Amino acid sequence: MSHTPLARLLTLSFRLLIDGLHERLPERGFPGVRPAFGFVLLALAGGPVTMKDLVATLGITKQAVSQLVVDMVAAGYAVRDVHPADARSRTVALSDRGRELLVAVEEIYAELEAGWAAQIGADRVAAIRTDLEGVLRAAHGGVLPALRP
Amino acid sequence: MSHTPLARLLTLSFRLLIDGLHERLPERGFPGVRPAFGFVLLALAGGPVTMKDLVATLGITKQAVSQLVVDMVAAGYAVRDVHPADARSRTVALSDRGRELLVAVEEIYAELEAGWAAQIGADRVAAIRTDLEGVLRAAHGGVLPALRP
DNA sequence: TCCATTCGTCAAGGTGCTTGACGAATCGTG
DNA sequence: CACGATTCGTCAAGCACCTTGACGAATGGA
Repeated sequence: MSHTPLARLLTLSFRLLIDGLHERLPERGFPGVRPAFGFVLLALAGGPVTMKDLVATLGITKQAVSQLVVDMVAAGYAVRDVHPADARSRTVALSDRGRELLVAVEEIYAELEAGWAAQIGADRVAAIRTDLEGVLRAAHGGVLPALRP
Repeated sequence: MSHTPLARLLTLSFRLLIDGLHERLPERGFPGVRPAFGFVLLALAGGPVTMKDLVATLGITKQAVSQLVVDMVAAGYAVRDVHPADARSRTVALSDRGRELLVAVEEIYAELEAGWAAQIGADRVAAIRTDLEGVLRAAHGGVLPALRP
């Protein structure tokens, strides 16, 4: 009967993670990391990528991605170069500092998730992951973009 | 393993619900309903409330609440009056149209949730609800505000 | 060659929140 | 029963994050 809307639980949980992350990052020597950097960071984890690819991965407009990358470069976490084979294109990659940030982010996520597991059990956390993935895959095709459906 | 960040799954799921809701509302005769109205609507479901209470319930600044209420009144979904016993205070309530909207929102949420249940099972949906509630209660005291922790 | 397309950026706007500052009403203390 | 301190709400400005529109530069296909 708790009738708490699912949407409310989902945002609150999301915020719990994000706030926990951005509370710990400055403490560990990573100031100036804006929340929106997060998914870009993960999208760059696999190596250099073109803006075009980044746009497709993130699922937001190229203008938004462009601005995010500008800010991440300014903050020292990313590097942007002209594509060697196409002067229109740009390659975006993590800087050394960006890679350090990525490591820190993954550590913190792991810690937060461990906190959840301590509260409700690791199996439950895994179940949430599995179930939400199932819903999302069903709603789209595969698990689509990092931000926008 | 699947290593999909939990935060990503949570936002995507949230957006899936919210987008589904705001796609159906105009179709059912409720145009001009902004996403941010949602939680205010639910906060007003129990009857008239003062701005102060609304602020406490929503967990965002009084200025933000004030603006939201202005817009909801302008959209015809809420009514605001001077408090009978305290001229500084305001009471906010749903208009008739607001109550209709509330019914529609709850119907749509139920439909969307039923869709999830069809995909992953009603027990799984209930489990997600229970588990997330557990995490949130543990992190704060009770399940805190609708928006901000 | 040259026109259509692609890639990215500049500019402006909108939503949802924030902080700061304030006027009006009420309360608590002397 | 003042009167300073507090409370309630709003106005104004600003920031984060996203959008649409328009464009210059580079590429590629006929």
